Amino acid sequence: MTERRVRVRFAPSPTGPLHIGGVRTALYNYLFAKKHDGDFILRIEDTDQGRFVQGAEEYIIESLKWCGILANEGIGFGDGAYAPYRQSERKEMYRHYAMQLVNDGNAYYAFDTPEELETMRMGLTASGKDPKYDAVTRNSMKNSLTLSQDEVKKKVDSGEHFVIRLKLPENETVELTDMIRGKVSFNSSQLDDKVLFKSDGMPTYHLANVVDDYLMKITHVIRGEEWLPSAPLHVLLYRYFGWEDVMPNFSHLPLLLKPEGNGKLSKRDGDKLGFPVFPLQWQDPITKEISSGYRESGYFPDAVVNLLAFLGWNPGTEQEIFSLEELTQAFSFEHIHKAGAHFNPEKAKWFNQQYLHKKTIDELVQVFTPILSGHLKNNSIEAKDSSFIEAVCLLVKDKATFVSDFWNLSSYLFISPTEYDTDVIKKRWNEKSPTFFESLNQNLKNLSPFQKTEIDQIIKQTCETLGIKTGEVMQLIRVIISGKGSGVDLLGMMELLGRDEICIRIEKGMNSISKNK
RNA sequence: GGCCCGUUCGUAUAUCGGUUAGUACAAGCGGUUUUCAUCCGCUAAAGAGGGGUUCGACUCCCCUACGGGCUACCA
Repeated sequence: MTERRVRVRFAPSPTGPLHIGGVRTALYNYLFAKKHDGDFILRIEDTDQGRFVQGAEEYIIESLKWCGILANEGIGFGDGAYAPYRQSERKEMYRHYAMQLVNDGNAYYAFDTPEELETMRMGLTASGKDPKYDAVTRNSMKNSLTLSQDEVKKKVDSGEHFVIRLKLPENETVELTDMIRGKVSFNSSQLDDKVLFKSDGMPTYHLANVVDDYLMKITHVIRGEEWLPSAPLHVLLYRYFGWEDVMPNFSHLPLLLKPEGNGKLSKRDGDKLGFPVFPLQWQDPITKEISSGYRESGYFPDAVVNLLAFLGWNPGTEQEIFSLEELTQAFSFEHIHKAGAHFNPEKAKWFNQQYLHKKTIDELVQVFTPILSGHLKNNSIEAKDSSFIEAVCLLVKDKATFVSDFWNLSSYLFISPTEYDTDVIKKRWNEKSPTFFESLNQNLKNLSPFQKTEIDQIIKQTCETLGIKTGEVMQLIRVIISGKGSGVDLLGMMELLGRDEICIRIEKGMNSISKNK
């Protein structure tokens, strides 16, 4: 085979939100294309009009864009030389190719009704045979192999519904080389005469996919393992069309499995087990049911890409954190694992935390600010300036996994507390406490500059003067200022809030606590 | 049921005939911290089972078991 420019495609059908397994498939396609300076194409396989879901196509495009998995050709990314990229818009081409197969004797018309097919399958099952439409059973069905030419012509001309089925050889070994699994072989007697062209005039996946991959000069088909059983069908189609010399290389990716228990990761798992299975939040247009997404759950897109890349692939080194560019460099099929991968939600969070720790304060402020203004509006608090928000991010950063954690970790920096952790008060507040805080407040009022080291000294001095151990009092200071028994660095928090606010809070806290004592 | 693919610590995985079977997440313990988290250190944890091939097998072959996928005029 001559050297061809690498061209791969991601070809989802718009039947609902794109699930992270699909995003991973897209990612591997993308990485492979970029690694080889090739093209990555987004093709929409909307040949099943019955399963079409409003908004799904837009969702797919938006998801890929959010992840940074950008196609350089195809729906949502600008047409290339092989437009259109939506199969419904290519409808007429498929008929032509289906007819070619019929004319060459590799496919045939079939007129069986759904009821007749059902009867045939029931009969075969009852007698212990596989319910297949194959080299044996097709002889007793209504098709252009059993009917005379005249009858067939009459039926077709009169507009009777028909499908076109692939005529499989009766007993032939079909072999293909999968880039991940090596040689895989099937016997045609185990396959059945798949419908290639439906009675509604649309092709099925099998036909459309082969025709389009050929026409779009696809060199590598990288798709989920669920396609492996139908791969021999595709090989046969390439052969019958006479395209074997340009048949793409196949790779069938291991599936994403549920974190625990059996089966592949499904739509339902996410919200049941507390992690998203979709890149973006999705609302079902009919049931209105909402499924959570990584974006809305506070994940960074680069973290999602990183964690997805590691589900079934590894770089062969111990490095785990990879940017998209680094992944492109490191990616190769040799390191794709063959077995299905159980999704690990804990590790997913860990990836995000790693990215969060690496972000600059500017980046964090940018993400946090809109979240913050939502909370501030609801609580009618005056907005703080950007240097204050920067300082908050800095204080809170190492304690968070998601930027969305920031508010819970820092709300007391924006809102003066009205309640005080009763457990701590019960444990630590004693007869010396009012004197201590009065004295501390007095000392803080005169403190300048109001900074960590100075504050630290004042606290220690006050303790010493009153004969109190620092340890007894630190957590109380925290509670009186923040209301909570734990939180960000105490001295940093005091410095940030400033002398005036701190003194007000101490006074307010003392009143409130002694009143409730 | 049939066909196809797979099987290393709980999970993701390294190893591509010779290793004390490594790493990360989770777990446990300890240190750091006023506290929680972070951070650091340590511990425990695996080749499904059985046959071969070989001087030697996690690695190659076969069988069994188990897991997954497919078996639509869905993709």
